[in-house]
Amino acid sequence: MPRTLEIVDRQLGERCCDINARPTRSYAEATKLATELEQLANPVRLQLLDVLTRNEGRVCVCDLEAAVPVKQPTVSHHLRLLREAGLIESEKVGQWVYYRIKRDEARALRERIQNLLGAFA
Amino acid sequence: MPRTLEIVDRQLGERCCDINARPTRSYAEATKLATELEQLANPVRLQLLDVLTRNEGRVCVCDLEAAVPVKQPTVSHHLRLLREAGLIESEKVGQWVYYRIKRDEARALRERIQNLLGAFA
DNA sequence: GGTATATATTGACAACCATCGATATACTCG
DNA sequence: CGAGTATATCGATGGTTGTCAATATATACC
Repeated sequence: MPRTLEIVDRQLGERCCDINARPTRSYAEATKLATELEQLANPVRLQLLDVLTRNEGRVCVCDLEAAVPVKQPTVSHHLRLLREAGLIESEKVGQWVYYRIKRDEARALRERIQNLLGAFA
Repeated sequence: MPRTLEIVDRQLGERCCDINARPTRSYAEATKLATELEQLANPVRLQLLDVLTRNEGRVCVCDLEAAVPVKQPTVSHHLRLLREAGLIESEKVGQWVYYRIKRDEARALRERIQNLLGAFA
């Protein structure tokens, strides 16, 4: 229930801080959400997720490499971050490694972020 | 329209990369979205937005200071980032500065991010 | 003017992040 | 085994970010 302040009515010299506003989320919760946003907040990772989402099944690293404008070690680095975030998984087949998106995890993350965004707007 | 790869049918020694997967978003678009996610991806900024969203009208800096576990210069720093991102605005009244959320901008940002998230999950 | 308060800015520092060349590891084929 | 390929890891580097003490700026009141 938002309140509207009546600032003009306040006497000069009073304290301004009369609403005692507190966040509804603890700092720990805010930190967790911020971490999840950071996991997405990189153009290479967004493009990798884009490709993996649109290619049902498995995509090999060399395809992913071709899809983004950075070199192979950097692709490996971002794939590792996404794997550690639980958003993708990999499987080795012969000399290749195929990645695939974990749809359930991705959907759950999307929903957490959408919840967050719903809180302000 | 996602495709399922038939990896088991491929002869060993063939190239793995036969799908020529391309992202649907340009690197520039991905960068823009990543930037917007980064603007949110910080616990202090999330808490500040939380308070500002829940207090219709204006909230003074000292209230915001009380709501987050960092010192005054750091609060000022994050308020500046949010202001530069176009998500909040401020107004000086006497010796105090009141901040308020820009609901239209916040809603537009939310919608852009939700569009993005819809793309994978 | 002088003192007090609210907020912003500056400057320094540590931590973190993205990138890449070089190298390591693991696999395939001959 | 040796040569070639795919991917991961290491190590270095440059850039960015978060934080705070100190200081500056603006305002209010006496």
